[in-house]
Amino acid sequence: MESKTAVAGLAALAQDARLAIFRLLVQKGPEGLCVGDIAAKFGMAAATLSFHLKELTSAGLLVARQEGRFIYYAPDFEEMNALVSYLTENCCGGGTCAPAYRPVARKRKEKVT
Amino acid sequence: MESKTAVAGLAALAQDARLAIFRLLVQKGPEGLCVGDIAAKFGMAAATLSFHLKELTSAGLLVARQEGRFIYYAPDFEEMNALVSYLTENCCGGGTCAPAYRPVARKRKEKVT
DNA sequence: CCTATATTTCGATAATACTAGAAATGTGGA
DNA sequence: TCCACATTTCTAGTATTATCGAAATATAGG
Repeated sequence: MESKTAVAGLAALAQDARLAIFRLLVQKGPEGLCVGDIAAKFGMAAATLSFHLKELTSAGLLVARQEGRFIYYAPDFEEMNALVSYLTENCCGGGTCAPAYRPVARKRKEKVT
Repeated sequence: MESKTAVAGLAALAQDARLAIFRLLVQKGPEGLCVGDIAAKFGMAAATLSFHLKELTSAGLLVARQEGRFIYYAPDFEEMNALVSYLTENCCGGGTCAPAYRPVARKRKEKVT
């Protein structure tokens, strides 16, 4: 993943409403939820929700699928995986940071003598 | 980690200049770099760099330490780890997303080869 | 075709973020 | 103390983002 893509993904998630939306959809899994149901869950204006869904979708984190009159949004797990991988590889000191974290030198306070 | 903290961290990284700064500092490790060296690397105005460092620091992703007339910034790897963990746990469907994800290896001894 | 429902786009406004010059602060050395 | 240097804060201009009512578009069913 390129850094520009990563920035786009991070920006998409870096907002209360959008992070909440994305988390909800992750819980729902690949089937996702239709816009109306998401709106009901958060009680935001339809236009606002549509704006956020568009942000998440153009960042590649959501995929939309039409089903009758409804449009279902679901996470693109592969893209999210790529984003997390980017972070562990580029922002965590080469894997030393994340899950398999090695108890290396914790930062310690300067001793004032 | 709470979602508000996560949003702050994501927002801090969701910007070209800041992501670049953070990646550079991750490469440099716990020693970090002083502001002048970072400025030299990117050629941005001192005030602009200071603004970005403040953003990253108040999101908890950087720590500053004074050394003589210089101020060194280094990543807070623990905080970054917490952020990545938040994402894998809340935004990746509990492992559905990150295939290479190994469930919490607590305090594993480093094999010295 | 007409109507009801679902969702998006338009347009306007308010809020927040980015950039950088200039001034201020902090630090060490002469 | 005074100076030189490193960094931050102040201030302002510009740009981007968030919100939402209203209008437009799409879809299904009669």
